[in-house]
Amino acid sequence: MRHYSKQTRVLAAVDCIIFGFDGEDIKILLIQRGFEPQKGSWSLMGGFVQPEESFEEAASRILKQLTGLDGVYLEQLYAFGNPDRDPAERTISVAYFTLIDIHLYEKQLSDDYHAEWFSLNKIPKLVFDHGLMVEMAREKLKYKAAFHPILFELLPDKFTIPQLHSLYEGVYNIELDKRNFSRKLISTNLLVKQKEKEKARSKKGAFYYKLDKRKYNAALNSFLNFIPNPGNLK
Amino acid sequence: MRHYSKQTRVLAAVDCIIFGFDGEDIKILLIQRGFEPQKGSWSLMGGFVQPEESFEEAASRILKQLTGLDGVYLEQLYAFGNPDRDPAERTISVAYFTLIDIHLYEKQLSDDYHAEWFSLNKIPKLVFDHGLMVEMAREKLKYKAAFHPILFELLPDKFTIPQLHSLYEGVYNIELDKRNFSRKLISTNLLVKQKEKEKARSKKGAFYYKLDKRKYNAALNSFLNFIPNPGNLK
DNA sequence: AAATTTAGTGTCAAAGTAACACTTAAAATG
DNA sequence: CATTTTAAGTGTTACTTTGACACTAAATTT
Repeated sequence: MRHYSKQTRVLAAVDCIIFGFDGEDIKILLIQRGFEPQKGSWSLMGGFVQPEESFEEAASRILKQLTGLDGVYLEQLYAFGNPDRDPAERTISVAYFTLIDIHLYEKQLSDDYHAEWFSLNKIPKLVFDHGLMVEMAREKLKYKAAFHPILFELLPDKFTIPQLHSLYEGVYNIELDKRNFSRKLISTNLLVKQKEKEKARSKKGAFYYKLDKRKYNAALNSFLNFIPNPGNLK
Repeated sequence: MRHYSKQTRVLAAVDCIIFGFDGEDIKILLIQRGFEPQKGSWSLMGGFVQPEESFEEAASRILKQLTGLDGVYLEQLYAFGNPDRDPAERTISVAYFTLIDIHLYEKQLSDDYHAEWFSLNKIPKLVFDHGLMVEMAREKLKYKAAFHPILFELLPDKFTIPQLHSLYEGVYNIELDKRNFSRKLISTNLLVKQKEKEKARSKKGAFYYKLDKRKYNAALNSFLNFIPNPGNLK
C-alpha cells in the first residue's frame, strides 16, 4: 500500500468544553495543565488522539478520565488547526462540547487534575486557543438550545420548572416571563409531573418533573422554540 | 521548547463539498481522484494541509485550485477522524462545505481534475467516507438554510423570485406555495427589485431582484423562517 | 384573434406568541 | 394562633404569523 510520503504529519488532540449547572449559574470545568508548555495554567481537559481511536472515542475517554462519567451528551464543536496554536509543535485539536449533570460529577470526583468549575463570566485566561473554544461552545449552546431540548442534560433526573426557568435565563442571560415559559414547556409534552415536591428552594415547594424519555429522544431532532425572539443568535 | 515526543503523528487533509444550482437541480462538484489509493474513483476535491496553513486557508486554496474562485461562502462542516478512514495511512480530514454560483465556475473552468457536477440524487459511489461527508453536508445545508438566507450564495447577482422558489423546492424536495413563499421573501426586506426582467424562463418574464448587501450581511446571523413546519430537520 | 404559459397578487381562518396580575401553598415571624 | 413573607402556579387578551386557497395580468405562440 502506497503512502503519502512527502506530506508532513501533525499531532491530533481533542479538547472538551464541559458544561454544568449548579442551580444558580452555568459553569464549565477547567483543569490546571499538568505538563509543559504552560504547565500550571488553566486549560480545557484534553488529550492526544490515540492510534486506534476516533475523535469521539478520544473525547469520551478524556471525559471519563476527568469526570468518571459515561454516556454523557457529547457533540463535536469545531476543528482548530491554526499552525501556531500550540507553540511546541503543530497540533490540531477537535473540540467537543459536553453537558453533564454537575451533581453526578461531584459524586464521581477523582481530582487528579485540580479541576474547578468556573462561571461563564469568570473564566480565567486559558492556554492556547482554549478561550476561543469556550466562546464558540457558548454560542453553540445558545444556538442549539433555542430549538432543541438539550439543556435537560444539565439537570438531574428529577427537576422543577423553576429550576429549568433559571437555567434558561442563565444560558441566555435574559429574563423570561415565567408564565409563558411554563406554558411552552408543558406544551412540549416532554414532562411528566411527579407527586413529590422539591422543598429546598422555596417555602411552597415546586413539583418535580421527569422527562418522558421516549418523547425526549424524538424531540432532540425536531424544532421546538424555547426562546422568544431568537433574533440574533450566532 | 519541549515536544510531545511519544505521540504519533497523523496526516491532515481538508475536503470540500461544493454546492451549485443550475436553475433546475442542486448539484455538487466531484473530481476523479488522480492518485493512489483508489485512483480514478469519484471523490470530493481535497488536499493535505500545508505546514503554514490553517484549515480554512487550505480549503480556500483547494477551492481556488478547482474552481478558480475566490471569496466564496465557506463553512467548516465536521472533522472526520476514524482510524481506518483512509486505508493507506491515518489521515484526518476536516470537511468544508461551500456554496458557489455555478455560472461563475463555468467561466473559470480549468479542468485538470475531470470535475463534474452531479445532482444530489445521482451521486456516484465515493472514496473513503466522502459519501458520509456529502450526506452530512446536505443535512447541514437544509438545516441552516431553513433559518438563514445562505441559498442566495448559489445564485447570480441578479435573480428572480421564481428562481429562488425552485431553489428552495430543490433543497427541501418539497413543494412550496408560491404566494406564501413570495410574501415571506419580500417581507425579509433583503430584496431590491430591478427594472429589467428575466425573459428566458417564461413568456411573461420575471423581474430581477438583487440582494441588499448591507441587510443581507446582518441577516446571515439572524433567524428568519423560510420553511413552513421545519419539523424534523437533522 | 385566440390560446398558452408562467408571473404576480389578496383574503381569511387558525395558531402561536408575548404582555400582563392575581391567587395559593407553606414556612417563618411575632 | 394570626400575620407576614416568599416563591409557585395559573388565565386572558390582543396581536402577529402562518398556511390554505384562486384568480388576474403580461407576453409570446399559434
